[in-house]
Amino acid sequence: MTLKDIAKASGVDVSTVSRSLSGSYGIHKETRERVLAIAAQLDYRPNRIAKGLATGRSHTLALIVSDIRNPFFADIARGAEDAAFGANCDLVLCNSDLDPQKQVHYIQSLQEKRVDGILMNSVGSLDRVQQEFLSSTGIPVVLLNRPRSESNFSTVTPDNAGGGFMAGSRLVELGHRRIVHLTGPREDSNLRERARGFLRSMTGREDVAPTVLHGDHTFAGGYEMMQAALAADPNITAVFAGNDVVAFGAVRAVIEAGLRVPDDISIIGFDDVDLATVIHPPLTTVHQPKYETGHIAVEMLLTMAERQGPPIAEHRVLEVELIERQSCAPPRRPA
Amino acid sequence: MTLKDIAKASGVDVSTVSRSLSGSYGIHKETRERVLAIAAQLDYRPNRIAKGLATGRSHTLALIVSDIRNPFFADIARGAEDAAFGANCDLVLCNSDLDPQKQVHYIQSLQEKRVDGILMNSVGSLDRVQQEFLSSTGIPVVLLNRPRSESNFSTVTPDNAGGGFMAGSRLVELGHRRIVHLTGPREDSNLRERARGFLRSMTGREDVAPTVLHGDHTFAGGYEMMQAALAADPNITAVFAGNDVVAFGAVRAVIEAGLRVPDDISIIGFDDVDLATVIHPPLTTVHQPKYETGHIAVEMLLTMAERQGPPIAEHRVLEVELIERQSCAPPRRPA
DNA sequence: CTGAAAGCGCTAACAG
DNA sequence: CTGTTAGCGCTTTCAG
Repeated sequence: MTLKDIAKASGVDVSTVSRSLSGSYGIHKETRERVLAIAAQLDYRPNRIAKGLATGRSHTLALIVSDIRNPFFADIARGAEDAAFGANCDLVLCNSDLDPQKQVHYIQSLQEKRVDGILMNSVGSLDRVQQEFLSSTGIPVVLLNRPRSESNFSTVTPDNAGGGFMAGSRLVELGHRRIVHLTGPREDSNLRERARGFLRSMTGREDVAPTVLHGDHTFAGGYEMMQAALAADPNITAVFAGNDVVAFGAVRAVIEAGLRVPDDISIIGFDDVDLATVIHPPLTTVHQPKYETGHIAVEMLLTMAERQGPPIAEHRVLEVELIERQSCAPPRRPA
Repeated sequence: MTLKDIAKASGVDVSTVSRSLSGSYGIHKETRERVLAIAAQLDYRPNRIAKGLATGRSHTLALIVSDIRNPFFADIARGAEDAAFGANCDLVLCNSDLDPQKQVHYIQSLQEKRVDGILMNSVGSLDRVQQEFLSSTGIPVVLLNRPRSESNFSTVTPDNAGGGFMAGSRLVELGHRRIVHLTGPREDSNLRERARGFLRSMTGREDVAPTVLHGDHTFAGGYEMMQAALAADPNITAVFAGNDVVAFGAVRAVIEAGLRVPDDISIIGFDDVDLATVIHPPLTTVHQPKYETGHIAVEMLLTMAERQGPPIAEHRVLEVELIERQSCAPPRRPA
């Protein structure tokens, strides 16, 4: 079932059919209606790949995340896909594990497919030439964190520093003095900002002793960092985890150490993933709008794709909010 | 940068270039190497959409799930994407919310894109004509559960009945006698089988009183069903949830009722999602190989796509396994 | 308002 | 072994 078939069936030229279907101007109303009727009757389905060849636009976007099993990215993906669906685009899913090789492979493959835009969680693991390559493809790119070097990629990020500040302030306010921040790799700009905000919330307070630990930004990493923190200073009373999953690992370590949350140790997370309400105790955390992030990112991609010419980098920062649940309390032991 | 460019640059015809690049037979080694060199130097990237038009294969697969935020589907998606990546295909992600309209929309759109295959969690919400339509597209389809009416769709499912049987047996073995099964809609064949296996594990035992409750197959649903179960019979000592998320909801309800897991109520889930180890107490559950399911499903899709002619439905059933953690114990109160 | 014709970039017979 | 010739299905000038 092609344009040609329906042209034949309706006794006009394919170009007329094409115009009728695409609703262009300059077609006699009657002709169009007849053509449309026949197309419907024949149950015509346009071949989008042929259309793509002719127009140069694929109406396809890509999402490259480290791992879709990370609930944070699943939320992003859902927001992104909904926005893409709304714009009649489809979204191809890529899991990079932050492996530079895979990332480059994906980018090439996506370029060969002429995708209209790429939403990526990070280019942190790409070296200069790889970033250069991505940039040279001319494909619109939106990142979920700020790359270290200046680039023309757009970004949409949560207010990391603000969130870190909220978390730190709250802990201090509750009376905590020995506070540890469990975070991930120093290269991650989101995490760097969270740590910065956290520390800023207690500058000038000489009675507060913050320390920051770096480790794997995972459940296991949180577990291990928490054990290390407890070993290094048994008197800590509060922890701010770089994200919720790390917080969960910390909770586990605290419980296994025979202590309780929040009675002995207060814990605060970041992200506000679904699980945060499911675990015990429900986790106090800094909420960031994950779904909206994905949604907004593809909207940006779409407008970038519309506009011709070199992409103009745009940076959106989304507000965060402290969600008080039950993993924080005043310290029991004197600081 | 097209075939033509590199043909010009190397002084041969585009067809020769095409053959060189695709490694077909019948090309002088020297010519090929020269062409390859020039292509590499010019940093040539084939246009996969043009190739698709010419060959009729898009090297694209689709995954339609109700919601990628459901960790179960995220696991499936990861397995599917890895398999697709290995076969040099890409995977487009669709979230249907099980809305028939959206599903049909996706299917049409995917057909227009000439995807090579579709992996869908269910056609349960599609009516007869919609299923007929999907089937008539000729696109290979693999489902994650058995459709009620006979069809030529392939399936890959866990051994639901076997899993239900394991769960029921274990509970009985521990000494439980008043056991309730919390499950979802009757239309879901996976759930129906789980219930069947569960009940079969206690047939003939007149001292055991199983009851089954239907509700939303979600956290909230589990929570509500558990409350209802407790209200209906305060003497129940064990529950088998249709999946882990429902089990989590049940745990919450139990705790809020002032009871403890597993001391007062034993709970067993199904799926073995990551969270199962994170919550407290770690959940005893029936493990099903989610990642493998996704992986196998796309392998099936790929082989179906290879073969010409009408698709032959194939049905794979994957083994499950009871994972003992800490949410089950013998009943404390006499049965 | 509509038809004819060229072309998007690549593959695939079919001749040489 | 390699060039010629047709398309794949659709869009888009350019005439008429």
